[in-house]
Amino acid sequence: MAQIRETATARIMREINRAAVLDFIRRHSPVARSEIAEQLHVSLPTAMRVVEDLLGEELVRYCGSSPSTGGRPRPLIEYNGSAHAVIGIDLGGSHTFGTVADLFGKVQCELDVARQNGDAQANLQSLFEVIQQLLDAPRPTGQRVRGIGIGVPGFTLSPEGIVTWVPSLGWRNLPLKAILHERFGLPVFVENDVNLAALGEWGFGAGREVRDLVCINIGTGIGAGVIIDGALHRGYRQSAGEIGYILPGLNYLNCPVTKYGALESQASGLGIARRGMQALADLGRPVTGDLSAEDVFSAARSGEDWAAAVVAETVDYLALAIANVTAIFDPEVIILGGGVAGSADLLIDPIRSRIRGCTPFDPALVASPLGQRAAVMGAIMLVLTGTTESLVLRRLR
Amino acid sequence: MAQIRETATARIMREINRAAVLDFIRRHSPVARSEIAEQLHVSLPTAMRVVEDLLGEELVRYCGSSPSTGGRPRPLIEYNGSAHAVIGIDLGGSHTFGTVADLFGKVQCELDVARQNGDAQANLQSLFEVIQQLLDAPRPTGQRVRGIGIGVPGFTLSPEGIVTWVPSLGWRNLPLKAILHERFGLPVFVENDVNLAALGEWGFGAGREVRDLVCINIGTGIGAGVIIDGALHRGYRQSAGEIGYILPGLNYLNCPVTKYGALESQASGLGIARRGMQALADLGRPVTGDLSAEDVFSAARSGEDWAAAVVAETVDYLALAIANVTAIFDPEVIILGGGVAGSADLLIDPIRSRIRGCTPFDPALVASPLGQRAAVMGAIMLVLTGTTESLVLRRLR
DNA sequence: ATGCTTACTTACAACCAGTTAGTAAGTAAC
DNA sequence: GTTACTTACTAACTGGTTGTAAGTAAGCAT
Repeated sequence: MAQIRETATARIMREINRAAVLDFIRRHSPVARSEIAEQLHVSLPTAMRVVEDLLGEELVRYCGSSPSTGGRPRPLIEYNGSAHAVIGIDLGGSHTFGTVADLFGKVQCELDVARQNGDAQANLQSLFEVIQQLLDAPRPTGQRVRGIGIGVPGFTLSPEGIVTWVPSLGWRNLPLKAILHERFGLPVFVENDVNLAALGEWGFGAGREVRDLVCINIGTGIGAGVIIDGALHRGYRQSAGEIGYILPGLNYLNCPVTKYGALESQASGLGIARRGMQALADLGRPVTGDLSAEDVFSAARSGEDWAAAVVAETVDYLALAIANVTAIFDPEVIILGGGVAGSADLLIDPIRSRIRGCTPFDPALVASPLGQRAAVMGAIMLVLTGTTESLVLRRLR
Repeated sequence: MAQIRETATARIMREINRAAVLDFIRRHSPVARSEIAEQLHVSLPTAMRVVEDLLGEELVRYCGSSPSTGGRPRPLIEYNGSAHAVIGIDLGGSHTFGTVADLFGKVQCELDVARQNGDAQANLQSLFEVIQQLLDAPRPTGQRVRGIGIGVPGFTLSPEGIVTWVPSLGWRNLPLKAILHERFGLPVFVENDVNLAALGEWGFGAGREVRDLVCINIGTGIGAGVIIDGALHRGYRQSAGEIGYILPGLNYLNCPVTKYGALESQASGLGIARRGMQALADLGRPVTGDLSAEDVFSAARSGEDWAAAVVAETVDYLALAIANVTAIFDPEVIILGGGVAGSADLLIDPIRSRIRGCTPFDPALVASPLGQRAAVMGAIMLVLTGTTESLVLRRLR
């Protein structure tokens, strides 16, 4: 016997309106308060009161006036992103990428440390060190750190901040939020790295003006973050967006997956590299040592046939996955990110033309403008929205 | 410059709480008010006030008391579904299925009329007649009709009640809601039939205790309704859940679809029939006249090899689709409905075993308990929730 | 009857959004 | 420079909501 629909209180109502106003200012600043009231369909006093609060928190500030249109000119309000900093960490498979950025998403300090994955404790220790280093970096005077956002390549219980399982780091049921909060005394938010990248794209990247999006991340594996109504959709078992497990053909049905899903065994960075090596071996040119997906793409760029064929196959796999996402979900935009998306120029257009006509509507497919920084930008969004009640009002249409 | 996040007012807050309380009573009646307050985390006076309203609308009523636990016994409140009726219409490809049901989902009058599809105007006229017949059917004394819900096999703009495009009926940009409201003077709700079936399953069928579900409908074509947080997810272009367009293999990439999507050209009722006829032809036993999907299933039941093979193929296609839905959405439950789901006994278990191990988690797959009535049950949910503000409060987790 | 337990009622406080009327701060015309 | 006008903002108030807390009612046990 549990509730299915949520209930509301006056405080929640205020939080909802606060979030709406802040989000609006962030996306449209500088902007006048009367404009906010009009666009968000709230009364002017309400807009005034909320902005007053935000001014108090220094999340927004005055910035001059708009020229008069015949009457008293409107003071403009702008997002005061530079007054606050966020520590954003993206724990990749072999690297830890950390930044200090302000709430505009402007990166003030960047750290990319290779990590020889040790045991769980050693990896945690190395995370401590990275965070400490970032905290020690010089900041503009008066700028305060508002929180720490961490993206991990694995499963998390997000509001609780517990890392359920991250194979590459050896973390199982690690209460990371509590540990870091204890140590650094700051608000901490823990989230799956792919979800975090999706949030980043929604806040700062290709999904800024959008309610729903899917952000596909192609790196060692393949995963996607799903955003609905400006908030993550995590799924019943926290595994929505696990598109690496899409089956690209009936023949994949009887192969229980071990470590990697069917799609990602073919189209991920690892899959591309593997098929590249196979292609070379078939030509009687076996590779000694390692071949990377990057190598395959650059060989394709310089016109080598075997590589072009591997890329074409990759395009097929991704086109199928994107067509399926479109058919099932119909998001406003689909964003291609992750390491392999660095070669988006070789992928996007071919994928588009492969899909054309196969789905009711052609998907809006774009390459991630944020690239490697998507996840740390997501950390900013987490900190920004995470300080408020975690509720979203959804209008049905 | 548009808003992305919605704003709230006191009235909306009340509507949200009203909907939550009504939904709770509907699912758990009879129930005491103090229990409602406790379970929904609202104060007792709030629960009292909301229930008072609902009593006034006769949506709930008193029904005795629970035995005392030492103090004053609790009067129990129950859902008063039998006091109100809803006209639910499912406009199928060749039949119009209409019901009068009460808010419990108890069908009081059922009408299934074959329709020789004429022009748009004739089809509309025939709809008028069905509705009038249903309205004229005898009802329990005091029972009032609260609204009309219509499911159409095509695209709709739901809140506006405009039918964008329904090929089988020849309707294009038809303001059905306005037309029916004008004629019958009742609240009217228009929705895609598959979405309506999903709502029905959520309210009365296999998705009663669930926040997220996908309801797959296999009939002439294949489509799915997607429910997130107890409300339909329609997608940016109103085409979420169009899983008939899922690509079941790379070889489908270069075939622009005409009328049917790739998956549904194979696994829908029509696709099954077509493959059945092909199988027989290959055996040198060409069919004169028509073969239906039903025929294929019954042949499979009586042990004919060709039919078993066709069914096995169908299982493969559906298993792939369901695996992909699971990977992308991770719904709490996936429901198989529509005409072909009448043969769910031949499908569900084989699909389950084909998927096993291919996705991070095995999907919870069930056959529709509502069958043909799913859509008209959805009409009830539309009328029930449609009288309130169309907003849902979504808690993030 | 008395006391106890539980359910409910009432009154009130706190909070929030909307309305309305008034004030402030500009521009434009004369 | 004065006046009229326009626009932006403020303040006070209304209406609606939830929550708290104290008091009342209803049944049960002794």
